Amino acid sequence: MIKTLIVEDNFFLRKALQEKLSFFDDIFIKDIAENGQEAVEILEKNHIVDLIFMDIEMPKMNGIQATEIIKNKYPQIKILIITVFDNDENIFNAVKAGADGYLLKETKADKLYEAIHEIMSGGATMSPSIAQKTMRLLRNPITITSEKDKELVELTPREIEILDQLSKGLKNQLIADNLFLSISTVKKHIENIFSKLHVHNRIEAIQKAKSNNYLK
Amino acid sequence: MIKTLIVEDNFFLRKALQEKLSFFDDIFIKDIAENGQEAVEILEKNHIVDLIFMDIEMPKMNGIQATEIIKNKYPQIKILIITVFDNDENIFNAVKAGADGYLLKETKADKLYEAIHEIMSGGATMSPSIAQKTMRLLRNPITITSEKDKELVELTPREIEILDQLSKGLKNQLIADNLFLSISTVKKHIENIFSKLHVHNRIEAIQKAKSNNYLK
DNA sequence: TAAAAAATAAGCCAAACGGCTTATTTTCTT
DNA sequence: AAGAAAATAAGCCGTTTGGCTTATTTTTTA
Repeated sequence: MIKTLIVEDNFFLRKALQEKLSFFDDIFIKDIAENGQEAVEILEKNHIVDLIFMDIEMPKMNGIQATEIIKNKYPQIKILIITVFDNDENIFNAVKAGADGYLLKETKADKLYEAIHEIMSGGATMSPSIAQKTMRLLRNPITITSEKDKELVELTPREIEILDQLSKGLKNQLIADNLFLSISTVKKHIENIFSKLHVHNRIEAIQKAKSNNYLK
Repeated sequence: MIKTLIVEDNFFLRKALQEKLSFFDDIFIKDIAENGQEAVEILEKNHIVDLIFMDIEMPKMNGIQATEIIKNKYPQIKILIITVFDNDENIFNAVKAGADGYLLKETKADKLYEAIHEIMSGGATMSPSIAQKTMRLLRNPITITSEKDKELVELTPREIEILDQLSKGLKNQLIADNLFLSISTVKKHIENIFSKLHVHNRIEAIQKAKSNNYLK
């Protein structure tokens, strides 16, 4: 029987998680906290807990701070982040704080169940999109740019793909070959990228893309 | 239909992987390479491949070197590492090289299938034990000093100065202005730099210069 | 299902780049 | 002081890039 604790401020999301877990009779929801502060207090009274489901954005104390405190005091307790936020900063901080897993809220019950058991047997689990970002973070020495000086630019997935190719030093013809496009299309995409990033050549585009984490 | 390439030197493991994949009729094994070198050669002839299953330890060219080369030339091709080695250095280097996933050989067919589709839709997948190590690597900024094959090239101070300007995205005229040179001279320096670094454009020069610590 | 956004593609043109050759001057290094 | 290495510079030429216009098709979203 795995004794768990849910830390989530939103009523409906809390219910949804309880619902998902109710299918599995080896998982016992021991207690519920509505924020990090409360979770810490609950553990202070009784810390016989195997696993904590932790939200990130919460009043009073957020999930990352809570994870840090709890992992410091009770390192044996596993913490699984369950959140809607998949930005680099949260992922990085959660991992730093010692989280054992990072799932998105949309995760289906069966995946959640798998994740729980994998974590309990010493592994870690991440939603694929999180894994992808984690790997990217490991690839490049963190440059978590403060959210402020990030010009909010919307690059489409295709544009990011083009940018990725461009960043390898490939020329338009090769990019076109790789992606089965005409040179015209590649040029158009690049032009749009430049325009969105307010730059005028490839090197500047790469720089800006990196600082905004569009690129690996 | 997902077109794949298997890169694995061991006959039995190759058969085992083919066997696993045979259950899924949307996965087509286009070709098989017995080492990294062979894989690169196959792609040179025809790079219409969506996903590569890559072993790590192989003769001639290992999977990490191959991943690096392939990802640089065909960034759109996904690479899934499948190996028995789960040591930090391999994981770190594979991620560095641009791998999209990292599974252990023991992975069951259904998990493998899931991983393939997750990767093809832009995510990443890792076996739980790999994920756990990846997170730990991200947590502890230990820089695995994988002394890469740094070709020691001699760049003169002036060349490094030019390279530095070039890396900011400045064009020749501006570099000339900044350093009180004629465009001809700047061009000549850049030409010499390219020749020394064995590259053919600015972006490649920057990459190589960075990896050899000529640039920050 | 209509409207909006994204992806595709072609053509034009000037500017910039990359690869050569050749040559003079400066600065190190024996 | 002589020779080597580095820095300077110009010109040529074909390729590539960057910027604009216009237009059709596909996909997404309201």
